[in-house]
Amino acid sequence: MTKSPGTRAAYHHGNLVEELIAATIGLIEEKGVDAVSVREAAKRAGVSPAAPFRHFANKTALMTAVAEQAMGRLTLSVQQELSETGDADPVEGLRAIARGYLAWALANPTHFDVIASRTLIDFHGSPKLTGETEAIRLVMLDLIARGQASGRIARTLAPDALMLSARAFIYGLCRMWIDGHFAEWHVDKPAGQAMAEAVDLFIDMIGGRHATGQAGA
Amino acid sequence: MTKSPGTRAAYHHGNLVEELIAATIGLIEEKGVDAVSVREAAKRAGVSPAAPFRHFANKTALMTAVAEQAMGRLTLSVQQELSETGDADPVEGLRAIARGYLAWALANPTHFDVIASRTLIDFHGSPKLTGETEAIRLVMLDLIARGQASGRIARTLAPDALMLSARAFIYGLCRMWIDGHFAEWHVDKPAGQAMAEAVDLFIDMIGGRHATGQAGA
DNA sequence: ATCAAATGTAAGCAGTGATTACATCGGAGG
DNA sequence: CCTCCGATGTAATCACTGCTTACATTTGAT
Repeated sequence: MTKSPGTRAAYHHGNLVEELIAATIGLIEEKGVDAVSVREAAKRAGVSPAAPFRHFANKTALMTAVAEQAMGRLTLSVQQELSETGDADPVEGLRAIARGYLAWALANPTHFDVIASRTLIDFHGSPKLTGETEAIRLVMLDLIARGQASGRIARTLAPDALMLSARAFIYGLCRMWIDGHFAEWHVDKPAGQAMAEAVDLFIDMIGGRHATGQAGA
Repeated sequence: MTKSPGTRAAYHHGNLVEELIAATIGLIEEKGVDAVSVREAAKRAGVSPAAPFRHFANKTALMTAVAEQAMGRLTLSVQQELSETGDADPVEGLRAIARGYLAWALANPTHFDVIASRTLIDFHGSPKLTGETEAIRLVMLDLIARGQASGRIARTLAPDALMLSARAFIYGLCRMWIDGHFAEWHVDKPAGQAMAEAVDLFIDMIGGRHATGQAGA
């Protein structure tokens, strides 16, 4: 059973931490987030069931590490979309954020699930997770403020309510997708397209692009 | 150990089904939806760990039964709010639905969690769950159609995209609350109030109440 | 009263997160 | 070079989970 000398790291693994995270990600991708078990991750890393607990206090800590990695890629996706658009027009900046967020969630549903969870991970205990969330929030607040200063966004919209609405909208859209709620709502076109249209509609509403002849009532 | 005769139903319980559902609800309310176990529900009903499986094929079936009960109350809340408002103004009808939905979710977060889950319950296998969801969807579609026919809602808004947006918005709002995402978004006022304001802002946007001077671009 | 179906129990399986006591390795000080 | 200690791994075990099988009891229709 013992590996021959020369084979790397027979007893001491070397970088179990990284390999456990990788194993967990693979597990999530294959069997879903609920099927993750510390034991299985350990087995995949070729290590005893108790070994992971040397590096992660509990399952939550392991999942939090996975979430931190994923969050890095999420913010990257958002920032990339934002830098491609430029932020000359604040409304288009908000649209870019929504698109980057949505695109990433669509491409990485299981990772999104992990990040969004508050039972699987210790979100508030992770400076990385709280920090990057706060960063996006501040960018959005700035865009809203600039949009209202320039008259591009109606000044009658309370910034904090607008903020919460936007956040709820995009989060709801992604969660509907990940939670599998689309079947019930008869989205006949490809989900990605339907979602993109919903995003555009919502952003356009913020941009005041839809008149009723009764505006300002 | 054996109950004296006269005490109701020593061996055969009588209505274990109802009591198991009740026990499960109690369990959810006390320790959260993740802490539910069939064994514990059985214990609370004063029955052996295997007994529940006579009435529910598996844990999912038990949770689905709980969801069906909860869904009944959710649609009731929506319909009640809707009937109080009347549906003379379609936009106000949509607002009423949003309010009824939100109010129920705020008052019954754990039940909402169960209904919204697609891993805990078998949503698509339950005619009651799919049926009541579809019913609400049809009411909303009708309100949108009437709103656009009367010019109360901008005809430039694609009905299906508007539908999806509204659904995503309200669902996202509720899930943010239930998933505990509010702390991260610095909602300084009571959450219920902030959510109500977000709902009003969103509905007002649908009603075209916010001019920018650039509308119709 | 009988007997089959409905409904309960007892025992046990495999898998889970987590803890404890012990084994082994690797690197710093003598 | 060697020793020793802390870091890292293992083995064994606990309480708990969903679920199954074999068996016991009760009930209601005939």
